[in-house]
Amino acid sequence: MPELLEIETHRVAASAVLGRRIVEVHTPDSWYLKRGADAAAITGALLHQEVVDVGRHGKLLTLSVTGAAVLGLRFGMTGRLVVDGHAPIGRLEYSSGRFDDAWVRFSLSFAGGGSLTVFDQRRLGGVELDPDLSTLGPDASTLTVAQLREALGSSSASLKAVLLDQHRLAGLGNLLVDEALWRSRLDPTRPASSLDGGEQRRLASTIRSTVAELGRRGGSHTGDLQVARRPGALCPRCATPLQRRVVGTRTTWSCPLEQR
DNA sequence: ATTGTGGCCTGCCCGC
DNA sequence: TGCGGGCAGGCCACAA
Repeated sequence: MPELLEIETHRVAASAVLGRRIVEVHTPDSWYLKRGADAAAITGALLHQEVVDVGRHGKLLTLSVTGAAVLGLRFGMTGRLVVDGHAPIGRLEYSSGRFDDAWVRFSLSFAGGGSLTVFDQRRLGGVELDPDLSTLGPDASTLTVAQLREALGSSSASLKAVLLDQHRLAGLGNLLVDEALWRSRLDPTRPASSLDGGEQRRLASTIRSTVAELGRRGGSHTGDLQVARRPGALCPRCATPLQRRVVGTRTTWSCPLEQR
């Protein structure tokens, strides 16, 4: 699903299971278990253990348990979390508002009641054991100029493709990148290495403020550009017709006049 | 190593 | 109403 903001919402909700002991591990969809993990390995690592930490790294949600195992949860585009029967995010763009039992891909039950369940109709997310966090770039919510400069590097790829690359910068998805570039007045197709020092500072600062503001508004879909993402849309600032292109394999909206 | 492409899955919406 | 095509906020394995 979701981008950093939605996963952060999930992290807060999942914190409710801190300190609880896992009494059942439900893996109805073996396809959902990634990186060589199977039901036996995951059950063996989690059963009878207590949850000691709930964390987020970019779009990855992690549950650490006693016995040192770490469970990594990825939500793809349509995965949603339900904690103790409550969904922190009821519906997503491009995802049904329903929670069909057939879409349960993974679930934990806890001593004394309560559960943590992943619903994912399209099965684009997944669950893994001991995820390698070293492959993820710095988290976009706390991005510094130095980190952005490092992420952009000398890359000839488009600015947008680099910002979407979780190995370079973790947490941004298609909507947040479009919003941040629009607010920064930068063209998504610019080579990543072409930004000068001033543009790098402006972009790093804008990424942080965009994440913070859209977080307060309620999610990645609440951006000013996002609400305009439809045929015939005009730039919310200057009323120029917005441009719709495919950049970095993703549908991209931008203002052809302001974003340079 | 870096960059770009295709594919994975399924449901929804639009136009005919 | 029914159907087909296009679309989707992610990510991985591959090819060049």
